[in-house]
Amino acid sequence: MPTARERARAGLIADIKGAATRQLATQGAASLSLRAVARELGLASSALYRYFPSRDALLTALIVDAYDEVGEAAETADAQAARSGLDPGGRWLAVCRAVRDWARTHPHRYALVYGSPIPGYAAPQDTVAPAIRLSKVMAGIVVTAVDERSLRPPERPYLGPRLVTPAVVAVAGTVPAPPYDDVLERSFVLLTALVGTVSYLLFGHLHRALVDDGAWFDLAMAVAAEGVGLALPLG
Amino acid sequence: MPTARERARAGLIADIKGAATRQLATQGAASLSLRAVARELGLASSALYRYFPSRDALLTALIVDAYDEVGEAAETADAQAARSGLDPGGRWLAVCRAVRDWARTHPHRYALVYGSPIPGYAAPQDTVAPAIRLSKVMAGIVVTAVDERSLRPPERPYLGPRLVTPAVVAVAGTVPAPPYDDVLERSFVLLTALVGTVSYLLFGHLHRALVDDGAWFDLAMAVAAEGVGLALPLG
DNA sequence: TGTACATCAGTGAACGCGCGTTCACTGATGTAC
DNA sequence: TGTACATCAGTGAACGCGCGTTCACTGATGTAC
Repeated sequence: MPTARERARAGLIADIKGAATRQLATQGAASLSLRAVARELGLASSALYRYFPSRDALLTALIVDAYDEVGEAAETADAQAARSGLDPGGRWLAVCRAVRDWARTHPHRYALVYGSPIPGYAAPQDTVAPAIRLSKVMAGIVVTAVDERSLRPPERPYLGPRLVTPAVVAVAGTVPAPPYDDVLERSFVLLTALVGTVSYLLFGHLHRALVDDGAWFDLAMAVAAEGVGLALPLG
Repeated sequence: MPTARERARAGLIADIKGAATRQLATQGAASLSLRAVARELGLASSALYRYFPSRDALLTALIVDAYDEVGEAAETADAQAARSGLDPGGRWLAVCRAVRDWARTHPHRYALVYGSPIPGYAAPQDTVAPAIRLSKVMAGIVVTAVDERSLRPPERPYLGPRLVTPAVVAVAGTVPAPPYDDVLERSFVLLTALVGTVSYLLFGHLHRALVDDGAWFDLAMAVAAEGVGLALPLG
C-alpha cells in the first residue's frame, strides 16, 4: 500500500502532465514552459524539479504517454474487432479509425509524436517501445492475413534484396514464404498512409476539399490497403 | 529598371528570408525570432519592420516560398519525365522522388509546410495557391492516365455520393466517366502516402528500420499507387 | 544641371513581458529504535 | 507509544538571458520643377 506521500506524489505528477498537456494546445511543444505549468498549479517553478529533472524530461513523459495511448487505442480496437469475428481487413479499418479518433480528440498530443520533431529535443531510448506498439498491431494483422491466405499476393512482387532490418523482422515475428516474402516491405505503406492521412486531415491540408471527412477516410484507407493486398470492408 | 533603392530592398528581403530560414533549422518555426534574424544581419531589430509588418508576415513569406519550391520541383520533374516519354506511372514516381529530394535538402522548410501547424499562427489566403501546385501536378498525371486508358479501373469501386468539393473538381478540370468516376476521391491517397512517407523518413520514425531508404521509398510509392490503379516503374 | 522637398532606411532606447535552472532555506512526513 | 533523526516537498530570490513591437529621431536616396 502506498504511503500518503507516495499518493500525493503520483497525483502531482499527473497534475503536472495534465497542465503541460493543456499548454501544448496553446503554445506548442517547442515553447512548453515549466514556469507556466507551475503557475497553473499554484506552485513555485522550482518545485517542479522535485518531479522532473528538466523540461526535456517532462516532454519525454508526455511523448511516452501519447505513444502509449495511441498504441493502446489500436490494440483495443484490434482485439475488439477480432472478437467480433472481423477478418484482417476489418480489423485494420477498426485500428485506423481508432487512431484517427484518438488524434481528433488529442490533436496536439498527436502532433507531439507524429508531427515535426521538436528542435533541440532528442527522444531518449524510453520512447522506442511505446512508439512501436502501433507497428506491432499492424504487423500482427498482416501476418494473420498471410497465414490464413486472405491476403491477395502482389501483382508485381518486389524481387530485390531485403529492405527492412532484422529489428523489423523481430517485431513481426516471421518472414512469410513466397509469394508473401516482400510483405514486410510493402506493409509499412499501411502505416505511412494512415499517419499521412490523419496528419493531412488534422493539419488542415484538406480544408474545404472534402464533403465527408469520415467516408473519405475509410475510402483512403481501403485504397492504400488495396496496394498491400488487404481488402477493407466498405459501406 | 529598378532604382538602387529598389535593388537594395529586394536584396535585403532575400537576406532576411535567408537568415530566418537558417534559424528554422536550430529553433523551429514556433520560436523564430526577429531579433535573432536582425542580429545575424547586423541590423537593429526595429529595422525589420521596414520589410515585414510582423513576425507572422515573415513566416508567411517563408511558407509561400517553401510551397512554391516544392511545387516547382514537382512541376519540373513531371515535365522532364513527360518529355522523356515516360508514362503516367513514371511521371508520378519522378514527382515523388523530386519532392523527397527537396525535403531531404530542406528538412526544416518541409516541416514548416507539411509538419505540425505553428501554434498561434493562422495561414492567410496567400498560401493557398502555392500549396495546391503539387496537387495540380498529381491531378494532371491521373487525368492523363484516365484519358489514355492506362489507369487500371478499381476492383472495388466507390459507389456513394461525391466526397470531394467542387473546388477540387475545378483543380482537376474534369470528373471522368465510369469506371473512373471515383478517381478524384481515390487519388488523394497518392498525396497522403507521399507526404506521409516523406515525413516518416524525415522525422525519424523509420530510424534503424530500413536497409535502403531509397529503394524502399520507390517501393512504397509503387504500393500506394497500385491501390489507385497506377503502375509505377520499378527497379 | 541645380535646388527644394518628400520619401524611405535604419537607429537605439524603451515598454512590458517571458524563460530554465540553481541554491540555501523551512517545515512537514516518514522510519528505526 | 514516544522520541530522534533522516528524508522529502515546496519556497522565493537570484542569475543571466531572451522576446515582439513602438516611437521619435537622423541621414541618405529619389523626384519634380
